[in-house]
Amino acid sequence: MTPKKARIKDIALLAGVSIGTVDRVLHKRGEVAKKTREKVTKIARDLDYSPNFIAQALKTRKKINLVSLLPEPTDESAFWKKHPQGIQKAMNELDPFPVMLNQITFDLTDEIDFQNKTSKVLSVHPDGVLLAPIFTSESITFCNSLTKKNIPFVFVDGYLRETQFLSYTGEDIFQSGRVAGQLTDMVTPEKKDILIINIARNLQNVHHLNKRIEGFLSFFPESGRTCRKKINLSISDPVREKIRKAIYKVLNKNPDIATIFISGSKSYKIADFIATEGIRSINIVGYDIHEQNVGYLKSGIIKFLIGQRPEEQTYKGVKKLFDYLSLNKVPEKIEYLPVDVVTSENVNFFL
Amino acid sequence: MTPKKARIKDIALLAGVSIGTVDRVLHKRGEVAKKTREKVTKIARDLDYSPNFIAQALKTRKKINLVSLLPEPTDESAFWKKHPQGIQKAMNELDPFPVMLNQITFDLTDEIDFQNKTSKVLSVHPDGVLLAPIFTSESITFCNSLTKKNIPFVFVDGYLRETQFLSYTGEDIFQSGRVAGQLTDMVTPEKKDILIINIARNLQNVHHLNKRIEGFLSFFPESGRTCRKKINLSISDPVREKIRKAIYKVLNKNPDIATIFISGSKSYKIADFIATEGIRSINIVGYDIHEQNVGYLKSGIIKFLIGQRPEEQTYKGVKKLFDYLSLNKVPEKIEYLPVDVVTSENVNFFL
DNA sequence: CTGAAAGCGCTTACAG
DNA sequence: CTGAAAGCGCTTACAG
Repeated sequence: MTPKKARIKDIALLAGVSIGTVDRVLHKRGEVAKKTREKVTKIARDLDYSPNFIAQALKTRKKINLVSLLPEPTDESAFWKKHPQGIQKAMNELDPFPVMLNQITFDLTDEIDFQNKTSKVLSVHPDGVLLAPIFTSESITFCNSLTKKNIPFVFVDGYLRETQFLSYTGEDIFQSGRVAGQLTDMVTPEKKDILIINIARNLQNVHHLNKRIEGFLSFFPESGRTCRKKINLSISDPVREKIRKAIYKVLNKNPDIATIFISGSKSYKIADFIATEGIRSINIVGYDIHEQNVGYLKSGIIKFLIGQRPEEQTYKGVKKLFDYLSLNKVPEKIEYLPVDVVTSENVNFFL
Repeated sequence: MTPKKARIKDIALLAGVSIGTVDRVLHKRGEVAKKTREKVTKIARDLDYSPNFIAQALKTRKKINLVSLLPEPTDESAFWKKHPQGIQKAMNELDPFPVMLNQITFDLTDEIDFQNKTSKVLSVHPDGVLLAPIFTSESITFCNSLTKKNIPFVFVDGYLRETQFLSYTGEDIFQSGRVAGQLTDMVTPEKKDILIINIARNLQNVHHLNKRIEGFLSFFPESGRTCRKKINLSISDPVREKIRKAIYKVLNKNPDIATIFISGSKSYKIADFIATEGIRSINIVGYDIHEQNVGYLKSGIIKFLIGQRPEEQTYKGVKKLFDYLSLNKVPEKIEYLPVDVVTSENVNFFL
C-alpha cells in the first residue's frame, strides 16, 4: 500500500491556506489568486493527491443521473431480454452510491420511435447514456447532440466509429463469425456443403450480419478448408410456410447440405422446420442463448450456439459510466467480450 | 426507488433517545435497558433501516484484513498464475474502501508447507480467508480452526462439504467432465476410440480428476454413444521419455484411437509428444487456458480446451468476503462458473 | 444505562 | 480573493 493518502487538509497546511481554498483550486471553481492556485496545484501533485471517493460520495447531494436507450424486448426479439438484467445487476451493486438510472426503450422496427425516444433521453438531462446504436444514421445524430452537450455515452451491441463514444463493450463481430465458421466446419462431414441463412426483416441488421458472414467465410481459406461449398439464402419474412418453401428449394438443388448456419438470433425458426420435417441429418449452428433457441440446442437439433454476453455488455457499460462520472476513470475505448461457445452440456451455466 | 432512507437520527427521534443509544442497540454493544432496546429495534425494523454503507466506510478506522491461501504458481503449475490476477482486480475495485489483502502461497506438492502456511494465516488474525482446499485433510483441520475463531472463509477451485464455508465459486467438476465428453465425441470419427490420460504426480488431484472422468464417461451412454471404446492411461511422472513409451504402448495395442482426452491441465505435454512424433491423425481435448496449452491449441493439435475461469473464481471470492464483512451480504453458498469451451478462434478473448 | 460531543474527508454556503 | 463553520451519516470515546 502507499505510505498514506494525502488529504485536502494536508495540502492546506503545506500551502498555508484554508481547506476551502484548496477545494476551490482542485475543482477550478471560484476565483483564486494565481499565486495560490499554482502553489496548491504543485503541492497537490507532489503529494499525489486524489480525493477520497467515500467522503465525496457521502457529502455530494446530487445523484448521478444515467439513462439507457435499448430496444424493447419482444417475443420476436428475445435477445434483448438479457440486457435489462445486466443493468439491474450493476445498479444493485451501485445501490449504496448516489446514482440512478432511467431505462428507456424503443421499438426495434421503428426509426421514428427511436428518434422520439432520443428526444426523451435528452429531455431528462442525463449525466451519462448507454445505448445500442441500432439505427445508424439516427444514432449518429443523437450521439452528436450528446457530444455537443458534453454528455458521455457508451455503446453496447455495436459501435459507430464516427462518434465520440466513451467506450464500447461487446462482441467482436467479425471474429465471432470466424468462430461460427470453425464450429460449423467441425460438425460438417468431409465433402458436405453448408447453407448460410440470413434472416433480416429490416435493413439495419444487415451490416451486423454481413460482418459476421465475412468472418465466417474468412475462416475456411485460412484453415485450408476451401473445398466446402457454401450456399446463401436470405429470408426477409420468417413465417413458417415461407421458410419451408425457401429451404426446400435450396435443399433440392443442393442435396449435400449437411449444416445450416444462421447469422442472426432466430435459429429456432429454422430448427423448428428441421424438427417438424424430421430432417435428422442436418446440423444447425447459430447465435444467442435465449429460451427459444435453447430448447433446440438441448434436443440436439442445434449443435452450437454462440453467445455474446448481453447482460455483461450492459453491466459493464453502466459501471464504466459510473466510474467515469464519479471516479474520473477513463475506460478502455473498446472491450471485446469473449465469444462463448455453447452446447447442450454447458448451456445451463449461461441461463 | 424507495421513498427515502431512514437514518439513525430518524430512529432516535421516534424513539425519544439519542443516536448513541440507537447505535448501541443496532450493534449490540454496551448495556441498554431492555425496554429501550426493544423500542429501538422495533422502530428500526418498521423504518426498514439499513446503515449507510458510505458513512460507515468513511468513519470506520480499522481495515478489513483479508488473506488468500493459494498454491504458488510454477512452470509446472501454470494454471495457478491466473488466480492472483483475479485477486488484484478485486482489490483494485475495492481500492477506495478500507480493505487489505495478504497473499500467502504454498508449495502445491508439499502438505507440510501447506500446514505451515495455515499457521501463518492464523497468526495475522484475518477477518476473512480465501483458499483452495488442495490437501483435503489438512484443509479440513484448518477450516475448523477458522470456524472456531469465527473467521469466515470462501473456497475456490473445489470445496469441502464437511466444513462451514461461506461460499464456493468455481467449476462444476462433474459437469465440466460431461462437456469434455461431448466435445471429445464431436471430434472423434465414427467407430474410432478414445484414450483418457490422467497425469497425476500427487494424490490430492485424484479426487478432482476422477470426478471429471466420471462426468466425461457419463456423457456417452446418455447420448446413445455407448459404442465408443475408451482406454485409460495413468502417468505419474510426466517426463518426455516416459510419456513416449507409455503412449506408444497403448497406441500399438489400440490402433483405432483417434482422440486423447487429458483430465488435467497438462495437455501440452501430450501435445508435445504428438507434435514431435508427427501423429497428425490424433485430436486432443484438455483443460485450462495457459500459455503452454494455448500454443498447441493455435497450431491445431489441441482441438478444444475447457476453461474454468480461474481469475473470476478469485475475483468473486474476494468480493464475496468483502460484501459479507462490510455489507453483511450473505452470498449464495455455491456458485458454479460457466464451463468455457475454447478453440483456436476464440482463445484470444480468454488470455 | 444514556447523552453530548468530536471527528472521518469532503462540499457548500456565508461572511468578510 | 479567502477563511471559518456547518453538515453528510455514522462511530467512538468520555462524562455522567
